[in-house]
Amino acid sequence: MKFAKPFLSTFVNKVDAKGRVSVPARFREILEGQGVRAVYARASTSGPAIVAGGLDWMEQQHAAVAAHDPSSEIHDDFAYALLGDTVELGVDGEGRVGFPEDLMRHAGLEGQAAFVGMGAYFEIWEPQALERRKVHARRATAERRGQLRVRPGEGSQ
Amino acid sequence: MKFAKPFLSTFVNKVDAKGRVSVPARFREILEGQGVRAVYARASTSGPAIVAGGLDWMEQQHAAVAAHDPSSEIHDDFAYALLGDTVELGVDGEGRVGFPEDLMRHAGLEGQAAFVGMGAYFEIWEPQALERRKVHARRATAERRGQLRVRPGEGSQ
DNA sequence: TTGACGCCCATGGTTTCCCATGTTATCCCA
DNA sequence: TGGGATAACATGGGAAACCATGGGCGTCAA
Repeated sequence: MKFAKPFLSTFVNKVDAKGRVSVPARFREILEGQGVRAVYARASTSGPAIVAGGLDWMEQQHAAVAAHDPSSEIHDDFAYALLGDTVELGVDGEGRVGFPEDLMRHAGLEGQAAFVGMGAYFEIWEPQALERRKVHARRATAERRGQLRVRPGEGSQ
Repeated sequence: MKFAKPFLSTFVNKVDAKGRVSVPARFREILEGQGVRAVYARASTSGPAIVAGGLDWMEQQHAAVAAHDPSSEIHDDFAYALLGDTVELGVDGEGRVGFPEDLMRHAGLEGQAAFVGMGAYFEIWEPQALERRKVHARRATAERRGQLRVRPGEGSQ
């Protein structure tokens, strides 16, 4: 099976007066490789950010819902949270999308938006909030690296 | 096999003086892709909502009934509940439907109706009741994040 | 008649589409 | 290797299309 190219790096773009933001060209390439000129997005459940991805990601979400018995409560919970809160955003001819007002508010977006690649999907943050989150992440990662070194022979790096 | 485009997002529309509601354009597209300009609807068995879908969903419901021995009680139970209570609603030239009085009452609809996509079908709620249901769903989903992973090793969010 | 329903047109707000501009990165050739 | 030409990309703004909504006018039945 083929590995899809992962979303990488961080790009900071402007939010214009109409609420539009350019999707980084590198991300667009990946999205279009999945067959549609669209971005699927919803609020993150773990922080002030928008979680987004392409068709592949969306189908994973859909599959996670469809994997459960339709009459079970967990099916409905997943459906409301993963499908009911996800929006499909069209990408215009210049590669821009417009996020709904409630998502912008959730992420605290104003003049700028930071796109950060997370592999199979990506997130959109208010740039300073993302930087704070990253500081924490680097520290946590450094600490765990120390723990990994406890077992010699298994390269970590 | 390919995924049919799922019903996604939540749209809140007005119920006008004549009891008409616009079906979200995105939903209409999917419905028309299934060949008919009609919506099939019945009361939800798990909450104050209307469950609705297009031809594909209707055929699934039919199949669920037909899968059982016609002489069995469960067959009749399913038939009464899934087929006998389902109505076919015509969509007018502007994309609106009118729900029967008993369905409106079941869902507590008054001035507004929230359409929430559930993948293969969708539901119609009184907006505030849906929001309450979603709050619960998001919490339950966040707690079970691990189960969202379709393939191990791939981040999910 | 009265009221429910289907069909049609009007309207306003929003979104999408399309073209123009500036800036940066990349390429190519002397 | 310098430096201009070229392409790629982010950004701005106006025009057109879409969509939700409101209302009018017949038709049919109670």
